[in-house]
Amino acid sequence: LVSHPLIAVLEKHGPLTEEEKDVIRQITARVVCFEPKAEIVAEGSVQLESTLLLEGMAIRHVHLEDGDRHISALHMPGDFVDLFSFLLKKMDHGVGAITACKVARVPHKDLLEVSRRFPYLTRAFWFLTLVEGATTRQWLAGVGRKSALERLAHLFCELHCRLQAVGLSERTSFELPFTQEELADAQGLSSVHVNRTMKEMRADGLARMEGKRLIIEDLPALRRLAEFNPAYLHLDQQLER
Amino acid sequence: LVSHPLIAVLEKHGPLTEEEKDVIRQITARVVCFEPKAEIVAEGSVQLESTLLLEGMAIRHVHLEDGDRHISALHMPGDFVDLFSFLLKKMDHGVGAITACKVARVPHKDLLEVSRRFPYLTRAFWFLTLVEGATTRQWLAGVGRKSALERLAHLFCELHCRLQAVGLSERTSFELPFTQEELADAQGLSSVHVNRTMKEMRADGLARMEGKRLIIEDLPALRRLAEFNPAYLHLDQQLER
DNA sequence: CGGGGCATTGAGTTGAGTCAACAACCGTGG
DNA sequence: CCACGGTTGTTGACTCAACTCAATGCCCCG
Repeated sequence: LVSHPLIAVLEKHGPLTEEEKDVIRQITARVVCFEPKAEIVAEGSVQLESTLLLEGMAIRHVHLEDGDRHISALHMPGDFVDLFSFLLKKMDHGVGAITACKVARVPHKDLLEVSRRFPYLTRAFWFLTLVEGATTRQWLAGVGRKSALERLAHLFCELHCRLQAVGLSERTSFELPFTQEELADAQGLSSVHVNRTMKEMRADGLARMEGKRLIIEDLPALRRLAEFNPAYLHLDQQLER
Repeated sequence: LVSHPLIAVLEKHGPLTEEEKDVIRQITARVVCFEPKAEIVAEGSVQLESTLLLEGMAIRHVHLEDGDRHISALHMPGDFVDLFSFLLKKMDHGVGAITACKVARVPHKDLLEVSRRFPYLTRAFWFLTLVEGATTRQWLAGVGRKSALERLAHLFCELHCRLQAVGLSERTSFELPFTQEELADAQGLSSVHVNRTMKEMRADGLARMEGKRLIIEDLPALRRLAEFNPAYLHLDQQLER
């Protein structure tokens, strides 16, 4: 059997029973594909299902009234990009595909059923939303209190860690399909300033782009600069049964 | 029987059974008091219980390596200030009392028991953490993309709504026990700039402080300026059984 | 080979920060 | 009852990180 991204993610936090794995396979059976730049979930829409990203990268974003955009999360395979819509229903943000994406659509009524019959899975899903919350808090502290260089360094460290956890990063480089404008909207910067900051990073021998790939030249220095501590990602936190 | 803040909050989202209310009363029975400025939960500590705020106001904050502080949430009675520690265990932020606070300490093993036996309560607690996540995203978008004036206006609108929901705000004023420095640390500003911005708000006839109370002079204008839409607080979202 | 995104760079502007002084307020203790 | 010291709020002067506008270069794809 082919490995399932969500099962893989959850098993990092504790073993699943065969029954639980079956349930996950069942509720994620309906797969949909999207072109790059397609809107996967529309801002403001009321959802009846949640979306699990299986392949590709996506962003969570809002458009402000003055035309500005803000990106509140970057997503990769294994991420349940709008799990919270199970309980919150109305999307306060939209989700857009960056690269070509394959997703599974999970009906909320299936999640409701799971939450009634599988307490451990419920806690595990809750846990996933909490990790995302912790990540948002990290971003908030960064945008509020750190320089552009530190923020970008932190973001790269975070992506490096998260991608590594799902087997999508080499030791010193990974696919980074975002434009400078997208990085800017994620970190509350202008695209011009992201550009200058990347130049500085290159000059300092920290990291540089090579096509759509980020090459990390000096990971320890990058982490030091960013004050990066991967604890908030809770990558190997074990959950109680 | 005296009303219970958590039961009151949860009943806004759907009725509870007598059994569920009893359980909530039981698990929140252990009450502790704190002086103003006391540390309720230490940053970096590993928790074995979660904290429900019963009376007073508190903040969630981190200290960065360079001595800066960042505040990621403001809390009021009825808030489960570190519910996420039930699953994440290690506190990425500390929680500090602003005014005198009364809290209930809820052992994680009780929450675990609840999550096994009361699926609806589990979803309700999960929901509370999701609303907090949505609030953090709002702050993130604000800090990243809005001016100091807009951010403060938004914060005041948010507090006004949330306090009103727990019966702690008048129509046009409410207790605001935070210092300008605390507001600054919450919004990624300097305390000097908060001061100047409050002056501007006063001059524009939007709002002003009177002692430790914020007087809102023109709520519609304040909301318009902030682009405030209370939907993200999900104050009257109903939950399915 | 031509056009549409992106990335890059320069020039000039500005919102917010820093530093520093001072004023107002408040609780405490003599 | 008032003098004192600590905390918070207020204001001015100066600085700077990041923004905006605008031009140009680059590269991929049809």
